[in-house]
Amino acid sequence: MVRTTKQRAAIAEALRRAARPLLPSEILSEAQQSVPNLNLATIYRNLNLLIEERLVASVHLPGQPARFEIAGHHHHHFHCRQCDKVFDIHACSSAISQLAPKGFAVDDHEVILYGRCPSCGPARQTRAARPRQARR
Amino acid sequence: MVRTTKQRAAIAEALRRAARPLLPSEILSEAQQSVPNLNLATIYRNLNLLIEERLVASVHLPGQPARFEIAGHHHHHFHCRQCDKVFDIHACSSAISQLAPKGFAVDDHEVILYGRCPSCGPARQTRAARPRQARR
DNA sequence: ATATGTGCAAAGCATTTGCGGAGAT
DNA sequence: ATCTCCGCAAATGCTTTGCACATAT
Repeated sequence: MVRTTKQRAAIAEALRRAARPLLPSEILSEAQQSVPNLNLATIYRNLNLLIEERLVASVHLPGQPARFEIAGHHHHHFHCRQCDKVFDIHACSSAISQLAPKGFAVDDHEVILYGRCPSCGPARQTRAARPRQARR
Repeated sequence: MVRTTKQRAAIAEALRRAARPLLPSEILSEAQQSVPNLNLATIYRNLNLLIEERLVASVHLPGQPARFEIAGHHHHHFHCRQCDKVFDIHACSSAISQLAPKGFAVDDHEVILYGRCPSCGPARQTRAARPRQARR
């Protein structure tokens, strides 16, 4: 039986407060304000629990560690190449599932948009070399 | 200056022969047939080189290690939940980039479809618990 | 000849797990 | 009292890196 612990509450609270998907390390520093000696392993364990309960969803971006957010309705993500933040896109074209050739049964899909977010503004063409995605 | 080595040739050859994105380990066993004591580190180093030259593209699927394929025209991927293989989808709706709210400048996008591939057939509803994506 | 590439082993990161003790029911 | 959960440290899996030697130019 699943118990209520202050750790789990703090983790869910951190996610609820955030307007965007968070890294485990971000959840850690956020939640540590209410549970000081909270551990990363506990974060991961609870994230997996919350995901199984479908309360939380994981957001995977190419070449990046997983982020996590409160599960809501179906939506997609926008990844800003400049500031590296991830934003929710609350729009979805149902035509997407029809891209598969016949014979393929599609039950879900995922869309990631890349570009620059409003606060990073339009791309400047006068840049020596665009800062490519950081290696880990 | 970039040199031509039999290792690099074997790696590119393995990718060229494959009709789908390959795991580094798959490239290894494939390429080891022409270069027996080929090393995984060499695979990774060359993949990164080939990616910089835009000859190879990496394919990242949520919760899975990266796969690699010969870079071609813009396309997307289908991930079979049953056999875990990844297939190329040579179709794309240009409407996708329009999903972003205004203020967001989209320069690229990625689409992943999930479901069952032709050889795995349609989902059976009489299954105790669907075999969820294997943990690593 | 010299710079680049390779193999091997070790290091790095993100994530998971074993274990003994703490806390929720 | 019992069973779940936590913190810590160690383990794991993928990927990168340091180093000494090999090889393409």
